[in-house]
Amino acid sequence: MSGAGGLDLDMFGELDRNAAEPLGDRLVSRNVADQILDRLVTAVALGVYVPGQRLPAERDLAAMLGVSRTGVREALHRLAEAGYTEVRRGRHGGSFVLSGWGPGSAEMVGRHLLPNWDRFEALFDARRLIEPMIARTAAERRTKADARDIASALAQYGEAGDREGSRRADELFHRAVAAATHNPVLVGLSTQIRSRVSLNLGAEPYTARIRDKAAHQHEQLAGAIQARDGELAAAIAGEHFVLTERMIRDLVRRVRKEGGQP
Amino acid sequence: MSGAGGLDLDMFGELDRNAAEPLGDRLVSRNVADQILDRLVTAVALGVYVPGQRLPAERDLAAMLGVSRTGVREALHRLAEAGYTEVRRGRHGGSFVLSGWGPGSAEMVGRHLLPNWDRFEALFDARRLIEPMIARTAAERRTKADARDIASALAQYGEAGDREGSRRADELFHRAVAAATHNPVLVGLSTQIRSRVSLNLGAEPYTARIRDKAAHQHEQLAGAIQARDGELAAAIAGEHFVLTERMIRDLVRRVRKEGGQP
DNA sequence: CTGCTATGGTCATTGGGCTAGACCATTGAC
DNA sequence: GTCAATGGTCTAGCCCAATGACCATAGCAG
Repeated sequence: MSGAGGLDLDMFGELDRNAAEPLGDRLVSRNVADQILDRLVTAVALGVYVPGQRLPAERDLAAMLGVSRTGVREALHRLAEAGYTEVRRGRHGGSFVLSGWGPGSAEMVGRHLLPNWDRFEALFDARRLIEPMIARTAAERRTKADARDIASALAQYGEAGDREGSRRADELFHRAVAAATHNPVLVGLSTQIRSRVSLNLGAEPYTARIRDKAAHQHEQLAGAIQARDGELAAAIAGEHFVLTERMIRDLVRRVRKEGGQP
Repeated sequence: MSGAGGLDLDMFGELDRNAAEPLGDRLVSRNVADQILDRLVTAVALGVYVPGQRLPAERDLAAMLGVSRTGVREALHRLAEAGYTEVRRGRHGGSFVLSGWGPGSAEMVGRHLLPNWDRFEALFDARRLIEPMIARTAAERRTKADARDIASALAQYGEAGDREGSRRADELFHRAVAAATHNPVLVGLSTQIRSRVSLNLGAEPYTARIRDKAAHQHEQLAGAIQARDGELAAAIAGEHFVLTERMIRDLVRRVRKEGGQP
């Protein structure tokens, strides 16, 4: 979208554009509102804004994004209609992230996951391959500062009590790991993979047991990176993402059974 | 840009968007002409259209891309102004790819490579990590049909006599390898990495000796994939991309010396 | 209770970018 | 010489989005 330099693993972006045609599909002009909505959903999905939190005011968002209030309004309303947020008026009003918009409800799964499930398969598969590589590279290249950042993120994960805090800490941790590769392309790739996996999904399924297991894996991963053990880091990262992937698969299977979707 | 499902490793796209800010930079609405130009440059850079070849007619391009002729015209003109093509009028006219727009001239290097050289560094680095992973995966997953495709691409590489033919065959070969992973995300990622590396550069430096070496590596890589030897395939792919990367580095170093750029 | 203020809600106007289509100009093939 | 395919140009119109003003609402401070 922009003109900076990156890597867009947009789940509904342009993956298969170059894959087949010489010049790709027809151009589809993306609405301003679409783009804003995409960013908002991503931000919410990544836990930048947690349930109960207020998004920036319409006028502020418009200024931040260099866009008119009109577009921001439409995006915010679509966000609310999609069930992510609730809009309150009056002083100290605004768009507030709703709790329980996650995968808890079968509705979200049936609406976003079951269609283009094959895309998610491909995405999971790619993540299973890419993230270990990033972990290995991080272990090989990490500096002392990187190790500190990772340890700090790990500590925040430990302190986080609730689900939202965990999600934020999770994002922080994995971002710190990716940052240790000192390669902005990889950082962007990792971020986008994570955001796309949680996108349209809210968050990965969450139970206390899973949280503990993930926390344990995070510690192991941090330790491997600390020890500059690339192979170990890759192995742990592989396990870690297989774990979360399996959770999502289980969730989808349950919903499929209940909902009766073929 | 589109709405399909992918991965955009745009060299000047949105790599560092998610990397820092909560909601990213300001939205920059991309011109229709910009987007078309981007695709055209990519296509030319990838060798979809080789020097001397004619691009589709304006009206055809407009129809193909689902866009008005106006936008296509602007993009084609910018493409010509940038020195990639030449526009001829009259019957059997059109936009013709110029020869010698590649990295042969120091002008292209100084104009595109030296600025944001650090971005290229990151891109090379990412490629060196990602492509071997793709090669390994391809070796592990390839079917008989994949093996046939790869062998066929290899044969075309052998038949290709000139530089342009080699470039096309190279693209074909690496695409066939990526396709053997059976993961559209990886195919798109690989394609984009390759296109971005050759983008703004035209092609990777080319000499007969280099061509032979690359051809030899292609054969080795195809053999490893044939034998389902993932580790070997990864190692060969690593060597291969290090080779081409070093060539580009040498080129830039030469131009730097001559041009006197710091 | 009474303002004040920050926020969303709405509207009319304006401008720009893009589309659609017609028509002209040019050139090579036959 | 004729014709057809192509680029070159122009115009009318549409739709999106920006702009800016104003209204409605709700909490907070006094």
